[in-house]
Amino acid sequence: MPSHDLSPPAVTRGGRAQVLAAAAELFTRDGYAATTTRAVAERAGIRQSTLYHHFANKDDILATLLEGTVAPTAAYAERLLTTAEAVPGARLWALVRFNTELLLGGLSNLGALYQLPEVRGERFAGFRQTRCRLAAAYRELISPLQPLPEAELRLRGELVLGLVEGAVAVARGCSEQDAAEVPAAAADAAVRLASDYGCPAEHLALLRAAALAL
Amino acid sequence: MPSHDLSPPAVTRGGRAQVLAAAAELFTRDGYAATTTRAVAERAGIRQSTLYHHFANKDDILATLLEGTVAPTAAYAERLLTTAEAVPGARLWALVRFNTELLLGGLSNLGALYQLPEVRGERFAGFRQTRCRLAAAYRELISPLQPLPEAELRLRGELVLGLVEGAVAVARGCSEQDAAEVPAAAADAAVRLASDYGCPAEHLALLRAAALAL
DNA sequence: GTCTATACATGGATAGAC
DNA sequence: GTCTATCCATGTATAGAC
Repeated sequence: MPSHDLSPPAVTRGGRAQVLAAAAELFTRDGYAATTTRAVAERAGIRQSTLYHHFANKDDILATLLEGTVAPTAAYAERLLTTAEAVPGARLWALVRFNTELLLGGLSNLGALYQLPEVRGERFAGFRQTRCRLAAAYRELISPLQPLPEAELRLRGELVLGLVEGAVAVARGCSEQDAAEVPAAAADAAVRLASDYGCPAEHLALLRAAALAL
Repeated sequence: MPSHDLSPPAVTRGGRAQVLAAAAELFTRDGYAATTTRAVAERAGIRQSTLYHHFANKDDILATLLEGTVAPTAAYAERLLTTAEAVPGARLWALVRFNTELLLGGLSNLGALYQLPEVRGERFAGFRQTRCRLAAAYRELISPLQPLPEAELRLRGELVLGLVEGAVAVARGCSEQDAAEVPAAAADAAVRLASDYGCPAEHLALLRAAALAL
């Protein structure tokens, strides 16, 4: 096998990636339970039974999808934790923006699937664990903005996570150019949510600039 | 029919109310699609086919449930709109608290079902309309706190609505006494989310008192 | 790795007696 | 208004040829 296989990965028909893209779109549009494996296969350009050469079962597709969205965000979050910030809140702002944009950038709001009852299953343990790490990172970014007892910090962290998913849902329902402003707006909102002292417009400008410089 | 029918409504077995209670619990715990009509019937103490004497179909049960949760909140919201408030934000605080408590008080987080794909169907038009009224009320309560262009006001309104659902989800996952504090905490968070200038602890005390006096 | 064909379980809904 | 019985569509997953 000496030579240069320079041909592109050729993600055109029936590959894993096609299946995932199809599933992402349909799961979020029609719901997980309501989406049939036939529909996923059809959109991926293959037959239903062929799905099972790429994935063990339907849950396996969903789990792969979820892990794929949360893992990059958790990785980014943990990188942020080792970074100094010039303006307080800049890292939180950056993370929320990143998170929202990732969710919005995929052609589907996979964030909305986080709360599915199926996700309590065994196959999703890895996903849940990664999401916990992300939640912990959020708490660590909120904490310096607003000293808080354990329980309240936990609540605020979860609310910020929920905010991201909510924002993505809103973005889906509005025009393209309005949607483009949602990630930054969500990040603004997260900072307000985190701190008791809000974030007036003049401080926001500083914050955004600092975040983008990260 | 002269006399005093003082016997209680006798909601014991198989009534509509039983079915609704059973469905609420199962839909939110296991998901709508994953809950079978058989399971609902069993928990309500009747046979599966008997469900169809009370409801036209499965969607009909869900729609009834959703209308039942959003309607009281919308009514309360519209009553609030005609009320003056001593402290800015008191009405918003009161509404979020009411909304969260209602959702939390039912044995199930029906709020989490709002985003179900099935809810796009025809049968749910009434529910969606009521929810729009509620969203409009939220915007009217946010607007005086924070003058905002149309699009941003809309976003903030939706984020507050999402916040309520998120808070309820969190409350389900924690101890009873922690959960008891969630409605007020969610209301606090909503005020922070609404305004650019936050809400420090000392103002919060005023706000809570004013809201409770409504 | 993709296909055809099909097994097999599940679940919503209906018929009709009591 | 509740039951028993059942229909029938749907949908996941498997078997096995190419």
